[in-house]
Amino acid sequence: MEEFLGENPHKRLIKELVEGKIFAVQLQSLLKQPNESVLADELIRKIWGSFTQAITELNSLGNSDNSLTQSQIEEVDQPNSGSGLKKKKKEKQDRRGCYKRRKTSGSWMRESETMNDGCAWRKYGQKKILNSKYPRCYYRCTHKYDQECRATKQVQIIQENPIKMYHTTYFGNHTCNSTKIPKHTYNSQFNHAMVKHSDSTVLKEEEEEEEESKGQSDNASSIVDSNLWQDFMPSSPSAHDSTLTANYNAAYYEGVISSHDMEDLAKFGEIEAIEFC
DNA sequence: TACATTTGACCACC
DNA sequence: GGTGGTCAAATGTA
Repeated sequence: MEEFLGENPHKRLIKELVEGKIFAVQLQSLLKQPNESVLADELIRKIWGSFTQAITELNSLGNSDNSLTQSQIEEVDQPNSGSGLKKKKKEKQDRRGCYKRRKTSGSWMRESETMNDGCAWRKYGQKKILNSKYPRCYYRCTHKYDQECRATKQVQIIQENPIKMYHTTYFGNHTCNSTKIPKHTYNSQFNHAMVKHSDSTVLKEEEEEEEESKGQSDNASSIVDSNLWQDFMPSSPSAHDSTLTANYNAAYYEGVISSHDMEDLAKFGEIEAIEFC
C-alpha cells in the first residue's frame, strides 16, 4: 500500500479498493477449503487494511462537509473500542429523544413467520405507525451496555392471516460475542425467512439450503446467525461459504462504503458475491 | 433481586 | 407540526 504514496490520490484509492476485492475473492475460495483459518485470517487483515486505507484516501479527497472526523473513522475501524465499562447509568440529565434519526442504508430486512432469529434482543419501545395496522416494535441487542453492541432491529407484523408474518429490519452489526443462545429458543420457522438487503432485491430463500445442511447440523438457524454477525468480523475471522453469508456480510460493509462508491467500483470489475443496494 | 417489558415523554428529521 | 426512534421510570416476571 505504501508504494502508492507517490501516485495521485484517485489512483491510490482505486488500487486500494481493487486490492480489497482481490483479497475478498481469494478469501472466498479459501473458505471453501477446510483448515485454512490462518490464511483466511491473514486475508481478512489485508482486506481490512485496504478498505481502511481507501476510506482514509476518500476522506482526504472529499470536501470538509463529506469528510469523516478522525473519531468517526476510528469508530468504524474499531467497533469494539471504548471503555467497555457498563453504561447502565448515564449522565443524570434526561436524554429521552436525544438521538440521530438513522439512515435506512446499512440495514437489511427479512420477512418470516417468527421474530426469533437466534439473537438476544431486548425490547425498548413500541410505536403505532401511521397507515399501519400493527405497531412497530423496537429491539436492541441485550449486550448493548455490557459489550457496547449497537445492533438494533425493528419488527412489525405485516399480516396475521392465514399465518402471522413479521417484517424485521436490522440495523448495525453485532459486536457482542453472545449471539448464540440455547437450541430450544430457535424456531424452525426461521428457516423459511426471506432475506432482503435494505430496500432492494430478495436475496435468498433459505429453505433448499436448509434441507441440504440438515445433515451437518440440526440447527441451521444458528449457523445463519453466527454467519450473520461473526464470520466477517475482524475479531472472529471464520466464515462459511454461502451466498446468504456473503449478503449479510455485504450488509455489514454497507455501513462503510456507500452504494455510490460501489457504482464507481463496478467499473473495475463485477462484484459477484457482494450485493449492495 | 435481576432482568425484561410497557409506556409516555422527548426531540431530530422531514 | 407530524412522525418515528429512543430513553427511562414504572411495572411485570422468573
